[in-house]
Amino acid sequence: MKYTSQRGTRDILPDEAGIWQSIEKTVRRTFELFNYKEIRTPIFESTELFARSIGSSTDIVSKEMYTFPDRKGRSLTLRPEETAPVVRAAIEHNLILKDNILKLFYLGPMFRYERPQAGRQRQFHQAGVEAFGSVDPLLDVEVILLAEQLFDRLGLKGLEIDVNSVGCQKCRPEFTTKLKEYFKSNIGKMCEDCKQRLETNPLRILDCKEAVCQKYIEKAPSTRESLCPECRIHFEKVEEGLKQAGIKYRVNNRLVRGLDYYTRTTFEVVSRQLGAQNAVCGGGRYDTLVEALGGSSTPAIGFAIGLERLMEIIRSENRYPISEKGITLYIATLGDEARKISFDLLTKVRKAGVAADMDYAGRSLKAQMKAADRARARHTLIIGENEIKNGLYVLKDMKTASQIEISPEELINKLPAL
RNA sequence: GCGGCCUUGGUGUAGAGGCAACACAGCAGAUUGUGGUUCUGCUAUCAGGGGUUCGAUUCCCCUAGGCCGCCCCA
Repeated sequence: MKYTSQRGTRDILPDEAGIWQSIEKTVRRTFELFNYKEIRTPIFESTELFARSIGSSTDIVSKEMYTFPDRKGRSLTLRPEETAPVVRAAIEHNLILKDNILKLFYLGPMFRYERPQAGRQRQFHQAGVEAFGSVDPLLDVEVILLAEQLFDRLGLKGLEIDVNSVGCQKCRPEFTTKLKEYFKSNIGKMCEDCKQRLETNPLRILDCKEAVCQKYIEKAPSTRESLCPECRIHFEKVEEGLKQAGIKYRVNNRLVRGLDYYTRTTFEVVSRQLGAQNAVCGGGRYDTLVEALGGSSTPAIGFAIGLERLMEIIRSENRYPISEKGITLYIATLGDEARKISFDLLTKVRKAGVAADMDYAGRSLKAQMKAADRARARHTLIIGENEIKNGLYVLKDMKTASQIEISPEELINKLPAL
């Protein structure tokens, strides 16, 4: 085949599109239930926006972005995530008002240049929320609760929620220094990745799965003990709120997210049904990002859900809702005269808001009946020479196979009842 | 960026160094104008390129793609 979809991208075919629509509907409805409003931003932004917000040493920015110069030589990037564009838009259009809470949600494709594998594509879809303007721990709880409820509404069971705090601008640098000092003496014996991480992102060492590194990680200072009083209190209140809301969660001190902008609360929803890429949802607080991107100092929190991964869980649970949308009327014709009449009638039927179709291939009646069946038509109208002569067409109920004679006027009148 | 496995009609598979088989789907037909059952027929340069060989779809190499893992993330 000469032309195929590009590596890591896939077509959503008609059979699957219905499932996407129904999931998108549930996602929108749930977000709106929590008073979040939709925002749609362009699919590409200036490269700098992502480099500044996500962090230039992160994997996303250093090796996974679809970056290209446009015809005027500007460096553009296909969005690898949506928090930065939403923040940019909120600042640009003055959506963030003093002493006001702004709640936004989005849904759409994201792009990362990675090697495809289970649960990972180069173009994938995310749905997420961003809430601006409050440091209230209860808002952290709401956001986590929103994610939990969404999964619940989608009927997903057995998901696990991991929560952690990565501290703030005050305590995180201290913690990082502490970590660096702790690992310094043993780093020679640890894995190559960790040697790198010691310089670029020491926090990530805590997340390493290498056995050689594990024994050193175990005794490493934990994020929790290193939080400043404000961050510790914030985290305690988040936990309190989660318990009160009846959310089952797990404190995971090794949960360190790969984007630089996170502060304090971070969380992840993981599924055992997925392969190595088991996070369906990831998010956290980012109290310094708005200011860093040129807005007034505004705290914020959000999350993103991977829709393909979500779909994968639904598939693994065999809960794929099969949409069986059929049409109401199929018109089968015999002869040119009948085809002309049929086309006019078809137009009238559709104008009346009834889904209908006819044959355009000049096929036999038998073949047309087959087509009607495949289109899951509830009724088939047969127009042939006899019918034209009598002015009465044959209307067949495809389920009961019973037929009646009907005039075109009667048919139009009866349409709503079909 | 690194590693492993894989790549046969529209789909799912079988096959073997020398006529590519089966199922399903699709289309056409089984005496006059009726679908979902049955029967018959039709539909593949075996991912692309190169090599070994009298001969390769089958063996070897390269490329591309898929799947899975590492890294990382949704």
